[in-house]
Amino acid sequence: MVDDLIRARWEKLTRLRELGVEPYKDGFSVSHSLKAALAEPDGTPVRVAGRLMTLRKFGKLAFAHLQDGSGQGQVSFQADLLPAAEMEQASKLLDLGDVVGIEGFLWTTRKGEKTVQTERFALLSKALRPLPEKWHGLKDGEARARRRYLDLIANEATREVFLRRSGIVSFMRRFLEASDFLEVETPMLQAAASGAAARPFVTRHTALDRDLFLRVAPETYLKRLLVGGLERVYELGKNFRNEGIDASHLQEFTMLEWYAAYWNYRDNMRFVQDLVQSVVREFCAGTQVRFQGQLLEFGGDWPEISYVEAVQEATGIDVLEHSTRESLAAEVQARLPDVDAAAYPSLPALVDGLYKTTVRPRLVQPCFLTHHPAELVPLARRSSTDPRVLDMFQVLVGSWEIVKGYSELIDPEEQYRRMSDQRDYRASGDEETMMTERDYIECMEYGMPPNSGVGLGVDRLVALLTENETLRSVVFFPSLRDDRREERLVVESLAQSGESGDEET
RNA sequence: GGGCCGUUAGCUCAGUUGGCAGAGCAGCAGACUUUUAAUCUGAUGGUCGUAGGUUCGAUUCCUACACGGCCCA
Repeated sequence: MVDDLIRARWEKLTRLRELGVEPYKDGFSVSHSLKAALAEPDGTPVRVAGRLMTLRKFGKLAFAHLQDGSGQGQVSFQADLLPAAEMEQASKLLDLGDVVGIEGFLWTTRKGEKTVQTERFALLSKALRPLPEKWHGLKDGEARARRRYLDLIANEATREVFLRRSGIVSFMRRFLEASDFLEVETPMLQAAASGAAARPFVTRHTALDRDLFLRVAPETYLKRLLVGGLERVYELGKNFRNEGIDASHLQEFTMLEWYAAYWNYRDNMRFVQDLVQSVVREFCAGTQVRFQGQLLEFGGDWPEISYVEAVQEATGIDVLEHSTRESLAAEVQARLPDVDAAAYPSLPALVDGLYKTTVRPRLVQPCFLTHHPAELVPLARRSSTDPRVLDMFQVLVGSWEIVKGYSELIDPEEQYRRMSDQRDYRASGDEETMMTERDYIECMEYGMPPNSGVGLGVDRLVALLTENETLRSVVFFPSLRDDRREERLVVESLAQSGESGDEET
């Protein structure tokens, strides 16, 4: 059965067609955005277009608000200024949600509101489904994520989040380009899931008759470009990790990575701090951001915290004293009976698990976490002063890792050994490991310049700077389970109910 | 994977200690030339997430499942 609301709209559509009005036009010549139009003096002729959001009818007079990309603005219809047929259409056949084009002139109402007085109007696109409620908007989180377009129509705050997201991305591009970084694109379909310890998505390349992996990171391809002589490159794009979903993890997420030849991790720490502080200055009032009930201070030099020392402080365990999973697991069992060491299948998984459960929740204010144990990241350079740790840093904000960077490992022989270790961890059951990439090591054998690279989680940064507590809220269309609602299309319902366009009255 | 919470009209939400299902907005019919959450009159609109069970009777209680959320691993 066709819903009454939809049937009423369908009948109007049918009536319009009977009157010779095409309800789905091919375009409309717009002279002003609503915002620009309403800034013009009274009497100015304008052509505006937008979605009908409100309609207040007074017999021979009507007021409406249209919404376009610039915001909302009032338009009016008066019987004595419009052709009779168009006044009839405006008052009888329009529905909230319809997209209309209006030709008219500016005037100011008695209440002082700038308004476009309609002289001619055209229905540009008929809406068959009703919009969310005009006052409360669309609140249901699932509906907002599944039908983001309705969220964008109904909730101004949602539009602002995504406009800010686009602004931040654009700003970071300009920032990198001002420092002579070249934007590049590298494969999302990769022969080996490399560049991060993560479980990949697998897909099938039919023409090449082989399996490929959706990239978990662009890292090794960007460093191949450094070998090729492109000294500063960046890539902004999606990565895919086939792992758990929560407030700070999406399986498809946006990463900004850059690499600079001849920089080390210290150079990148300065650069990252400058970049993030510049973004905060540009998009937030001042240097502070409110996030999960806390005030985060991005200004000044961020403190540096040693990974190993922080874990030792929190647990009493010096992870560098252990070279095997079994040895570390024994000490964890003895000191931290609450931690289930057996749940972590490899040495790096156990070290990382200790850090995530005991240290990371405490790292709220922006800080650098540095010098991670060497087995955690196979692509990072060991520290010259202590080869048990890496010349590496992460930026943590609100207990979220938003940046990871290091001096890159450029020694092919050591790279081979380190990748082999990953294979061993995988053999012991750790599914979040990096695959060996012989191509990449071959490339390193030609000589890779010393360099440092950084990956910045764009979704996380945007969530922080828009005061959203989950990444889902800053991604237009997050992945969800199948929608089990038996929602029929309007066009199918009408067909099955025996409706046709010429039996209406 | 485990625990808890939620799912009622197109939207936002009430409600039923188990007994005819409620409001506002939207929609429908009508009035109205200065409204802006317009107003007024009238008539509408529901498989109470899905499937079972208990019961004279289930939207309400029980079980399973689906989807979503939060917390834990």
